[in-house]
Amino acid sequence: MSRFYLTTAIDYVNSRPHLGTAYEKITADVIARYRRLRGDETHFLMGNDEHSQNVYRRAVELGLDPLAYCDRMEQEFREVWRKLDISFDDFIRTTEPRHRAGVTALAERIAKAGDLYEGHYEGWYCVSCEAFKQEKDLVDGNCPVHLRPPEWIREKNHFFRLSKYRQPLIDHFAAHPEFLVPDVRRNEILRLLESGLEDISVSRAGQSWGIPLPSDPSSVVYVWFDALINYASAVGLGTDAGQFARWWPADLHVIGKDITRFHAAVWPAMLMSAGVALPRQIFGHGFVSLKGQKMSKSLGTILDPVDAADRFGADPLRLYLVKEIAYGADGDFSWERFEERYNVDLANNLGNLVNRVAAMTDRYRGGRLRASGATAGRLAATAEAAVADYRRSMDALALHEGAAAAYRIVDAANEFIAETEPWTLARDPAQAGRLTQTLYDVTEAVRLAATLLLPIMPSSSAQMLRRVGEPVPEGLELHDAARWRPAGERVVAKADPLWPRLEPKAPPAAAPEEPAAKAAHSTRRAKPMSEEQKDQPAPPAALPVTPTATPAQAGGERISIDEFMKVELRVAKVLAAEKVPNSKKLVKLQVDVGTEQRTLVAGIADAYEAESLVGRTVAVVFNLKPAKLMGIESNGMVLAASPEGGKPALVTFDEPVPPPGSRVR
RNA sequence: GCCGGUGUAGCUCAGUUGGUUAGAGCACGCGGCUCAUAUCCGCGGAGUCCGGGGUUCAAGUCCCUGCACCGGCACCA
Repeated sequence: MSRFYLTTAIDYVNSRPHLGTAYEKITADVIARYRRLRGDETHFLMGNDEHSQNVYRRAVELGLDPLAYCDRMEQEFREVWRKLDISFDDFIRTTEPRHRAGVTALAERIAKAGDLYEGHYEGWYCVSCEAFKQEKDLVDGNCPVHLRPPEWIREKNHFFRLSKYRQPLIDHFAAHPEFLVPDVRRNEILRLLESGLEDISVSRAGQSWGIPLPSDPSSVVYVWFDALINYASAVGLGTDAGQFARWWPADLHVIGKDITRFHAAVWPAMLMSAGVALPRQIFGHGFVSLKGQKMSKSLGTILDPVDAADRFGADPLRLYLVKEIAYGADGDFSWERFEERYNVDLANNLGNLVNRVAAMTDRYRGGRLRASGATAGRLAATAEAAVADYRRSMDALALHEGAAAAYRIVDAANEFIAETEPWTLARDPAQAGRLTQTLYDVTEAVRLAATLLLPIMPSSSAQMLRRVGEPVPEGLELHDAARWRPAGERVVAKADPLWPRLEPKAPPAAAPEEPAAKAAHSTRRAKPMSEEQKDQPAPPAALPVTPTATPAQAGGERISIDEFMKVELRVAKVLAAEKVPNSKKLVKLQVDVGTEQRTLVAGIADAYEAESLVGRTVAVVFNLKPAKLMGIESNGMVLAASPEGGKPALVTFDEPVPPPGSRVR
């Protein structure tokens, strides 16, 4: 059995994890779960990076012992990871003894190789930045970033001979093209290597918060040098040779693109110096922005992933992040887009598929299927091809393509239902066998799709599998599970929709501050009332995008009277009406709304003859954005009741009929 | 200033090692179905792949160049 050891970057504990941090963990978790599904013995490491001066200062500010502060943050982080269903096998903190032992061991080896030397550094040092500043960078003698005076520091420093490893690194990159992916990152580092490497300082003098440098306990190991070593110390470097031999080298470091040079240049050089094997691969993922804006604490453009998980469950968020963002590239999150994908991918396609096959199986076969394996038509072939694509993509870390491959099965199953028309088969007793097989084939497609989606949506995929009567067995393995099974017996469970459609809650209230620049997207449905609508008029700096105020729960949320009053309903008199040519149910109306005449288009032709409408008094939405229907611009909307499956019925008024222009409310 | 990114359908984006009529989802229009969460299926319209050079039998894809937009040089994924 092959082993797979993967890690994510360890996180600073200055603040709670946000969507960007969660993105990294979620995608790494998908990889980890995929490897387990493949049958690899997998070790997935995460952790917290605690030896930072910022952490120390933050703790002091709060009047806490730094370690106590870190303890508290650890609980917060773990809670977030739990909610997001992150299945790490180990969680390391850099304040743990095992890490200290690892750092000590590695530093000693590097020192022994002659790659640590003592030097001095002096200059302006900004404590907040934890970095030295050039004289020219100062503004009025202050740190340009923190607007506070830096300190002049002359300190003894220990340097690592990074420059010595320039050529070995170049050679390594040449010999192992897969060492750093995607290619953009690799090219970046190659350019860096070509331009030369300078030795780097690896210690800080006069600080207590950190791990003492073995050769000079008056200094502590610089936080970056310290942090990188977690990957090795977590699996026993310096504490457990057996375990270390078992897991090292790591197969994959998943990191953010901003820290590639530390991982792809500094870290391998450190390992080379110490004579330790290099990790096999480093993946530098992109960043997730929020509505096109970089997430920033100071701008308040932070999205709390727990929020999204609390509202819809972790799985929809996971699917969105994995499927909608090309892994390696930057991506964007917005609530509109999230809700769109939720409705399309989950409610309409996958969820509805599970639901319809369950309903049909229940109705036609009492929930039981016994299939002999006669046919599956193209469905089986499509599914198996998708499985192959999925594996190829997932192996190559193209997670978004893996998700897309799984969805090809979902699409094929919906098409298959349309082609085979089980409801037609059900009317002909001679087709009984075919019907059973057809339904079975669909459940089989669901089983395969859900199996492939297990790494991405662990809990809902397991639920889908239960519904099609194939609960996840212990130690499920892909090579066996992802094979099409032409025959079998299963009990299918009818149940509530897994993902109820998110219906809009507010009317499309003609947001007047929107200069209609976004084109005439007139949807029949109203847009959900989401955060950014509330945001828009406010000054950009002060608005937390974190949607805490009005959680958009699925279901009937009530609106305020103010919200309702945004909709201007008016009495209108129909002056002229004609059926729109080539349309089935559209009528073009000329109406008097009191202040003016309007042209609007209504979908009521199957209930009303155009001529019969002339002279009638109707209710219209006056302040609706214009929309084009069949080439005609409609400036408003006629109110009508739309009974289930029936024809629309116009809203009418009691006598005496009010004059056009009267407000309705 | 330094570094980097992006520019492909109305919108959001895919486009593997350059290789047939450039794709998806959403939106829009038309049609079909009724098992299903008003869901699903089919068809359709619409792109100077930012501009200009170049390499090549062949370029959205490689090279040069111009333009536009954006980001980082705080913390951070």
